[in-house]
Amino acid sequence: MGDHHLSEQETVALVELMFFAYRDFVSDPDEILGTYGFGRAHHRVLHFVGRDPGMTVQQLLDILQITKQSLGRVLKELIDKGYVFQKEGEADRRQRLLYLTEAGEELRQRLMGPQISRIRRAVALPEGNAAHLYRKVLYQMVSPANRDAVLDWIGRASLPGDTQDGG
Amino acid sequence: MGDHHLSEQETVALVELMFFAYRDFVSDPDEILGTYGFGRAHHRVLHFVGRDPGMTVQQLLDILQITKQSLGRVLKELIDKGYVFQKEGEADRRQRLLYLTEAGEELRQRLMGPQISRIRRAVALPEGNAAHLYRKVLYQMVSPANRDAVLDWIGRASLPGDTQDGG
DNA sequence: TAAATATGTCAATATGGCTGACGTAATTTC
DNA sequence: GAAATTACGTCAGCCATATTGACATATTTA
Repeated sequence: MGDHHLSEQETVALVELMFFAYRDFVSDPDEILGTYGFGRAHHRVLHFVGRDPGMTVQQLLDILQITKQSLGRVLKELIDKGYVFQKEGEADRRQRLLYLTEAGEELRQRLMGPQISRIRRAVALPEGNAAHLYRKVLYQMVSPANRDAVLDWIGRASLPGDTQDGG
Repeated sequence: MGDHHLSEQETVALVELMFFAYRDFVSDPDEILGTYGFGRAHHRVLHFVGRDPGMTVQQLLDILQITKQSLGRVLKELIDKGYVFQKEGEADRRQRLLYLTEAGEELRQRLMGPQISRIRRAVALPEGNAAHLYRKVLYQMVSPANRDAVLDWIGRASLPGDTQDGG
């Protein structure tokens, strides 16, 4: 078992690295978004809709964990500017299934580009298995109550060998 | 060299885990802050001032990477409510050195508690060295331009064996 | 003495959250 | 078939946090 307890100092360093890493991680897409008059909220919608085309509004709300009123404006802007469109559900005609337009998919790729590079750079370390460990560690950072949903989203295949509680 | 290129799918999974992990990572302190009428901005100030008592306003701005106007209100509220106080600099009397009151330090500890637990839980994995790799990976996520400042802040001692570009 | 620095503040603006209320269409349940 | 529930949209108001630009004051440095 790996319960070599981290020292206070080491742990605080990790807490702070989480802050610094996230701050810089979102800085590249933020800059691109600015030139479109969009913000982080638009990025998230673009990203998740692009990752699961045809998702319902409710599914998107569950992932973002925001209210429909908050989503409303952002979604409307993305639709008005031609990056997202909606299609009536076939099985359930109350649903407005979400899709990216070509421009939307292009923008999504453009926004993700720097983050992909940053992740690849970050896990390309001399040690073997850094990516695997990083993935497991980040997964453990997710609240237990949310892990099933996250695992479903990410695709269980991408966490090979993991049981539900990540060990 | 460890440039086993990650697949697109694996990398996207890491991008998304970064989002989910950060979202949950800040959720515990957010809840506590709400009961004080504070927000994330207050947390950051409390944390960094507590980590480096006597820091100047400008140093805090450099770390947070926000404008002094943004900091202004938050800092004023923390001072008014008795969590932070200022002291005129001795060497340079223009400076208003920042310190936490006892209540401030208590709140800081309380806010950090859940994050410390979460990190310790996350790095307590069967594999050895998870914490070390996690630290290196998060460090690599920081923009190169900011790494020196982050390293200075974290304390170079807490990244043993690392060269400036992270080993 | 002049210039630069550290800090504070006023005003206006933008973004992205929130709650609460209300409306409509479609589906499900009784 | 009527009633309840669900999926979605929207209006209104509020709050937190960020921004830019301008200006003021005290202090230090050149």
